[in-house]
Amino acid sequence: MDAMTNRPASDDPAEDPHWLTEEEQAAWRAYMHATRLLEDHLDRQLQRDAEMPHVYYGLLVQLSEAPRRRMRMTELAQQAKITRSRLSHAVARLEKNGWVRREECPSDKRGQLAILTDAGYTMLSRSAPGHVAAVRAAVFDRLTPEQVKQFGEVCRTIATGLEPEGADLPWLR
Amino acid sequence: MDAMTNRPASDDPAEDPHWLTEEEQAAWRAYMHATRLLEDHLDRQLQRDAEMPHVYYGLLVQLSEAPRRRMRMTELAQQAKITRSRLSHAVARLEKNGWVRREECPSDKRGQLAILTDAGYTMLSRSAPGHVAAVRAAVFDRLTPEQVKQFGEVCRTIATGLEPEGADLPWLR
DNA sequence: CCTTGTTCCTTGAACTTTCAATTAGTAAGG
DNA sequence: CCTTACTAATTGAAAGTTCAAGGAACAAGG
Repeated sequence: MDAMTNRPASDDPAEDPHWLTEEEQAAWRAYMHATRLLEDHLDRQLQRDAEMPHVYYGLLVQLSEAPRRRMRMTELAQQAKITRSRLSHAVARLEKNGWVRREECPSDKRGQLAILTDAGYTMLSRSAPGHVAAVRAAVFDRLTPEQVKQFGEVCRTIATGLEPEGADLPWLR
Repeated sequence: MDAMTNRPASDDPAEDPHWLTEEEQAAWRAYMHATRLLEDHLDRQLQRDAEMPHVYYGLLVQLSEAPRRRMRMTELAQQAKITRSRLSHAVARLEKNGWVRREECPSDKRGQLAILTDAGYTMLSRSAPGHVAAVRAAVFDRLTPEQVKQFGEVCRTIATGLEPEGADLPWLR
């Protein structure tokens, strides 16, 4: 939550550790609210319509766009910005649901391929329109084209700055 | 994850359920990446420096800003945009850590007050500068003042649109 | 080959969040 | 009072995530 507002009483301008301006605080607070509410909203929408959380759905989408609807585990984790551990658990569940299956990687015997099944693809096709509509209603239908552009630009900047960082994200450094 | 890109092969312009434009897709993808990476980043930063996840930290901040550093549970949940259930669990843990304590509400015996302890306040004071610095480095130092303004505006729009909605968020509707 | 170091992925335990009750207190009508 | 309806907050179990550890395969050098 707007963790920035926390300026512990000391309004001494001398030892100021560079707090946020009014404008920045407001933006940060709004960002926190928006992300929290949006994530919840989409999670519910997908839980209802596709019986899975948003992250899992995103994995299926990524697979559906990959060359032969298959991807190496690590690559999938990278693109989805999640840890490999999390992906392992997630794929395990998606496998149970029948949307994904695994296969050994021919070229590297350590490797695993996550593959979107036909059932998974069908399910995606059915739930995609509803999901797009939800995103549209919550975000893009409320923004001007100009704002969409600005928003994208800001998010790209933030994401880029964070890329080469992280703890268990060992594919980086 | 960029769940939108999922356009199941049908490029038939006739039954188009209103997909996203290129620009929108790009923005959405960037948003997903940014939020995921940022949340992870801040979670780690706070786990390291304050030994608690970002959401919990936010709760303490909210309390620190409240009138007598105390707030009704429901009000806190509302402002933090989380469910009351989640808050119950969270406060339970924060209590164990000694940062928060509870007190009965004088006016409504059903009610509980969550109160930031002195220990909690001290801890906040110590970790706030580091946290602000992290947010600054990840977000605001990378944006122009103009972008901060735009970003805030967009987030406010999204958050506002999502406010009167939700399932177990019974304080709404 | 054998050793050493690294990469790919999985696993189990600890912790957090969600979901569906459940308890206790308030409020209004009769 | 008593009933009914609603609100505040908690609880326990299930689902999801993180963290630290571990096994198996590759890669380079001796």
